[in-house]
Amino acid sequence: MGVSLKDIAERAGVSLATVSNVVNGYRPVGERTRQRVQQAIDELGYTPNLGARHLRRGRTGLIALAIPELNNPYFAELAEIAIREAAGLGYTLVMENTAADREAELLLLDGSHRHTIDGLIFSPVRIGRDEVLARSADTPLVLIGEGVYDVPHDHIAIDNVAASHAAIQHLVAIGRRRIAFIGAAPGADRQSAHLRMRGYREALAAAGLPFRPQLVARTDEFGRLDGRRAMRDLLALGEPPDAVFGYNDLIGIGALRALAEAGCRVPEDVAVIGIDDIEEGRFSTPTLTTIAPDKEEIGRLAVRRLVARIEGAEVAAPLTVQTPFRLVRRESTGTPGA
Amino acid sequence: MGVSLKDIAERAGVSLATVSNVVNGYRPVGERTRQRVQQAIDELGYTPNLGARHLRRGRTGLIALAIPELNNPYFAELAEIAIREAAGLGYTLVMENTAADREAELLLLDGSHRHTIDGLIFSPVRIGRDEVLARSADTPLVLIGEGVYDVPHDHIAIDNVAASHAAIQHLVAIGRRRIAFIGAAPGADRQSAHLRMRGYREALAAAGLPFRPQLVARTDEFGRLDGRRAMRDLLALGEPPDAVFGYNDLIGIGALRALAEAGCRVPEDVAVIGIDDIEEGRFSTPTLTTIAPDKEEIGRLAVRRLVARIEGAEVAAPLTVQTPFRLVRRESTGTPGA
DNA sequence: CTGAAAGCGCTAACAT
DNA sequence: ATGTTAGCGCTTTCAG
Repeated sequence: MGVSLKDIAERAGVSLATVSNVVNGYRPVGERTRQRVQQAIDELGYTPNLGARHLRRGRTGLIALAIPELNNPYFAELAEIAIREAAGLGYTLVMENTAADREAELLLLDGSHRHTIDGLIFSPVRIGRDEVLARSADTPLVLIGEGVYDVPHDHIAIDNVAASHAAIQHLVAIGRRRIAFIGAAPGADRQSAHLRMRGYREALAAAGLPFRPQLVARTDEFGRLDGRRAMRDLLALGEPPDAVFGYNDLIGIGALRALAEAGCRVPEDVAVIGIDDIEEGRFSTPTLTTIAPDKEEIGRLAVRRLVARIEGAEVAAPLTVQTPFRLVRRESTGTPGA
Repeated sequence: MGVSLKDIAERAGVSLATVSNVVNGYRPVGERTRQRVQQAIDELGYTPNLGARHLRRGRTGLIALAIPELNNPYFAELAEIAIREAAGLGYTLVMENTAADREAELLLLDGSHRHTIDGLIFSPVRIGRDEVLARSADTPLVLIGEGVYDVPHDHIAIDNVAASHAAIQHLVAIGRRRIAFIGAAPGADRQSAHLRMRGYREALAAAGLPFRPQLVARTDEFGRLDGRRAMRDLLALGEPPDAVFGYNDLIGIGALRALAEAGCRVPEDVAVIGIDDIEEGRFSTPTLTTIAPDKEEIGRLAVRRLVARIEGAEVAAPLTVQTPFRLVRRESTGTPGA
């Protein structure tokens, strides 16, 4: 194995504790001693064995980010931010893909990783409040995204109802009347889909537009493929929609593709809007109007709060933070500018 | 802290070693004893502390996947595969984003993570053969992607020259004569860019077409934005190209966007091809023809070889594996089918 | 300011 | 088939 504290201690003629203190700076060390130790460290090329340190401290230095789809650029972008923030705080972030699988989510929640990770940032989609409350693990948990509220954990998300409300409002503002929603979820699945659905209905009502069940498309997954398939079905309707609100940008992209294949003009025939503001939507043809959550804020805040909990800030009560979002107008709804 | 081996041993009235053997199965354990131990484990809800195990074994159970762009869907897709494979082999995979930064790559190579990870899968873009040879770390290293050859490490990549050759050949086959290349890299950077450039030149020569320097566009990065910018420049040429080969799909997507903005028809005016086969290219308008590497093969093989090294298969000589690729025809070069 | 020693939880000799 | 024990490398009392 590599160079250990002991090697340094021998070389510098001091005790283990002193070397440890030079490395960690917990206690003051005499200047002369420190120099001797530092020299030994440099000469031998010592780096601390984090595993041993963590064993001793009872922590691993690892935090996990559990997301339902690694393939969704939204999460990839979020992960990149979180990894950077974690690294800055001295933690390594590992990604866990739940693949939106209920069993996987339960396993994660119940601390199958008890000794592996110090804390968990979790974007649940298949489990609800009760499961979170019933959780036995005692590692800190920060929830992100949507779907689970009123639990004793920090929670960071946009206001889904308000976000989809804003999306529909925009479609109404540009004169659309038959507005479809792609990405409804069956039963108790995907709370966020229900919330976005609620915003959809509320905004329709607020605009005095009727709610038409045939304009709501369920999907099993939430990718490009699902968006395309659903859009095709909607186009087959006797009276197709004149606008589509996608549960997320990937669904919006899929819808754009179906529209292109069907020879429909966007936004003239059908306007399209999504949520997430993934980079892809800035380069699609047409570019995709979207509701942009503040990913930077979500990713950083989630990591910071988690680390605060891990390091013992038990004092503050769990916080629910609603991060801001904004409408980004692009070609798919007839952008005014570029 | 949680339940430890010792707790189980006491509860079951056996020794530590016996519990360890029940858990790990290294040595046979009597049926009656095993049952008692198992019961204690179940009752107390014991899970092994991996950190301690790894400290003892001198391994951490972590492997790292170091890539230049987490944001590139190609790497996200690759990572998903690698994570799955690693999990199946009992390893946790952590992602390291070098951001194509030379310092970051050198740091990684020299084992700043010595005690943190058991091995490294590395996609270098800014360092070359000499740096790899000079590496002091002794953890196993598997190289993926391109750029560094003839080093004593396992290496998994497609044949870049052949791949870009195939791309150009396709463009020639559909009748293009003024074929541009976007994504050339300056100096010694991005070996893969040089290799793809070589394939480009070779294929031009083989087709009896002249090499025109003005049709080669350098980019600093390799994203959608760079593709768009370069394409704009190419369109401003007196005689613009009738086809474009992008260093990767993201560049291709960016080029598509620039062409759409300029009102050019694809593929009639300009055909476009990329490399990577990211899902995005199956949904863009038009869909993007591409050279598809076998990501599944690359990801799985890289993990398997690395784990084999970690677990002591020092015997076999380092292997360079060239994984297959294939041409996927889509609308951007005038697909025959759908 | 520095040192000695205990022990985090586990595995692997070495015993029996 | 099972038990005993010595550490893996580190941090942290407790003593000087």
